[in-house]
Amino acid sequence: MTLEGAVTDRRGRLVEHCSITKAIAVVGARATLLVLREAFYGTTRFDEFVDRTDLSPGVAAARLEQLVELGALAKQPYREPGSRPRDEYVLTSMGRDLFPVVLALMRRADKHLQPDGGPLRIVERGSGKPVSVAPHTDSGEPLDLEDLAVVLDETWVRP
Amino acid sequence: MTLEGAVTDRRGRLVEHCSITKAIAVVGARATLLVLREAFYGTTRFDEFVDRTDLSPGVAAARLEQLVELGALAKQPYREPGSRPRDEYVLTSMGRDLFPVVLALMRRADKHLQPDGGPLRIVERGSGKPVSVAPHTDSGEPLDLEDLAVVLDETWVRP
DNA sequence: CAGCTGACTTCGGCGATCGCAACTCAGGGG
DNA sequence: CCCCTGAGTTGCGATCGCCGAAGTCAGCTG
Repeated sequence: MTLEGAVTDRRGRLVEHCSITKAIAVVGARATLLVLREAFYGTTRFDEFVDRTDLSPGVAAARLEQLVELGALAKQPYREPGSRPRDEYVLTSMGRDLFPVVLALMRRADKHLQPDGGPLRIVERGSGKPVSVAPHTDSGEPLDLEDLAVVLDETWVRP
Repeated sequence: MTLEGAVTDRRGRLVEHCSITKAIAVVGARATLLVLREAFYGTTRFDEFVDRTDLSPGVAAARLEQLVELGALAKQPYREPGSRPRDEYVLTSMGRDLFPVVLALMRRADKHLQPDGGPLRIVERGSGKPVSVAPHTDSGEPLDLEDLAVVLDETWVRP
């Protein structure tokens, strides 16, 4: 990857508005990613989140609420027969957009941190073929790191 | 995404060996992702990392060292004329494998957290076309969340 | 050889996050 | 009517990661 234009001197305003910095505000907490993992696995109810993530109820509640505020999860009322109404937590389309992040982390850990692969694998339904995640153009051609460039958006050159 | 087999009851051993859990040990720290962002942008020297990430020298040193231990960065000695020998930090191939994670975070933040897009954009060199990151099979076909399944690896069914 | 500079390292403190445990609150069962 | 259970909430202490400032140390500069 190469830098183009006057990008190399990028203190101040640029670092404050960096997308990574903002993304970290969301996934910076350990628990957030665990909750998201379970949401993608299909978990929707509070106690299932608690059991399957091994988080304490307090932390789970805080992260679920934060993800609801962010718009990644939505609360939907449901009622089990013989129980009072509760809310379950379902992924929104904005939440589903986080899937590449979670998948990229899993794939990377599978490759370099887990000697024999993890207990769970994500595959193509039906064929069972493994799934990976990689950069590509909007038209679908795969891209290598060497094919990429970082450019400064024109609207940011002048305040 | 759907779950297949006896995956729904996955307390204990399974959560401990989850790839996400291991990945969080790496990128769980805010500073690690900022350092990686700069490494992908081409930064190699200590003070450049400090300036461009706005991290304190102590934190930058700790994260750089951790990434070296993990094998994502490698120290390479260099010597500016009129200075003593120093080390610079360059991405290894294992480190480059983290690029989808960083790119996925940037894309997601660009889409949902930055109203007008961030100051820096990653594009295809030459064409200038935008780059995204999405799941696909090893043979290259793009996949939707609905095309995916989570399966339990056979080697984990019996201890 | 005395001071200066660049490249880190070390130290003290602070705020966020986490785990544990206890508490609440509503509905169902006996 | 009392206890049980499921779904959280609250409080507290411990830990983690971060920041700012000060300290260190090697080589150049005068």
